[in-house]
Amino acid sequence: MLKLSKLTDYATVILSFMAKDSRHVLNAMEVSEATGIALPTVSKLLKLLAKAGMLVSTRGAKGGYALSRKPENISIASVISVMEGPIALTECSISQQVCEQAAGCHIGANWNLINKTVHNALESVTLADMVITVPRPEEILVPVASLYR
Amino acid sequence: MLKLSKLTDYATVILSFMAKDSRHVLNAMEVSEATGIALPTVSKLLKLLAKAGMLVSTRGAKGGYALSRKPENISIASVISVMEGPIALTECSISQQVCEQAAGCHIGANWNLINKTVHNALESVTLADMVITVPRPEEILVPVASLYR
DNA sequence: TTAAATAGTACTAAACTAGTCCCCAATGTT
DNA sequence: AACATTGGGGACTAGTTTAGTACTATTTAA
Repeated sequence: MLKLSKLTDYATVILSFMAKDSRHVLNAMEVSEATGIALPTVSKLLKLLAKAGMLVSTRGAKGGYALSRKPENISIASVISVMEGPIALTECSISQQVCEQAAGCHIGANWNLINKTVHNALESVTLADMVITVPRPEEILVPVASLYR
Repeated sequence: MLKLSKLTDYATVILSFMAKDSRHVLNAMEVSEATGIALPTVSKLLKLLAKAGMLVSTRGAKGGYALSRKPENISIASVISVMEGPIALTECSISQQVCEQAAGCHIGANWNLINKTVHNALESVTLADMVITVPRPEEILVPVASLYR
């Protein structure tokens, strides 16, 4: 289904939440409670995002995390890259190796074009966009955790 | 890295190869030899693609497989859908459930837009496009199997 | 000094993927 | 009619990846 890992999904949820009040410093506990994602998992993700330079962290009591840039300057593509590595649908799009077969596999370059298109689509959406509320039919309140069985 | 499974990649290689001569009926052995993908795997994929209606099969001696439609009418999106299910980056994009959290997760609709964009990108490329040879820098002959480690 | 936080690392269970194999069904060929 | 060829449908296994948790060290406010 061409899907992102759960952790990447969580990361976007967390970052989108933090983008609502991007100046405020939040600790792992607060983020966990607000998003419904288990604390150890939130903690792990926040560390990871901080290490990647997406968040700035403050250690010690009253510490926490805040976005390192404005929400409109953080693209979904960059979030995905941080979590999953470069956006590339196929192996040969990422490696330096040139993919050729005996029969002549010339599709590599085409894959590159496809990847570029997908990348552009993801690059064009930022956290600021994610914060905007778009109404959906039938708003039923379900904790996010329940989605993951 | 937002990647497709190896089998999906193989499927595009196989279908692209078959698209070069879309009328000709090929058996699993021929496809295996031409693509460098192991026979049991090719066989499994051909069965799967036939079952999905992407290929038409002929049983018995002199049997084999051929594309069920013209290459220009088979999109990469449809190939991915057959192999991996609907193209949806996140869980909430695929389920009927509406994803809402206590703090208000309104990003679902935004994900839907992203998915649609990605889907359009993949829908716009067909097998006919994949057959077109685009030159790449440094053409080195490497069997496709070696790409996977 | 103490409590509150993050930093870093290691570990485990579960799920998924890739690949192979086997036997059955269909259809030409001799 | 017998046989060879080829797809059809499962079942199975090893390996890898993912998700989630736990534990210890480090930093800093009060």
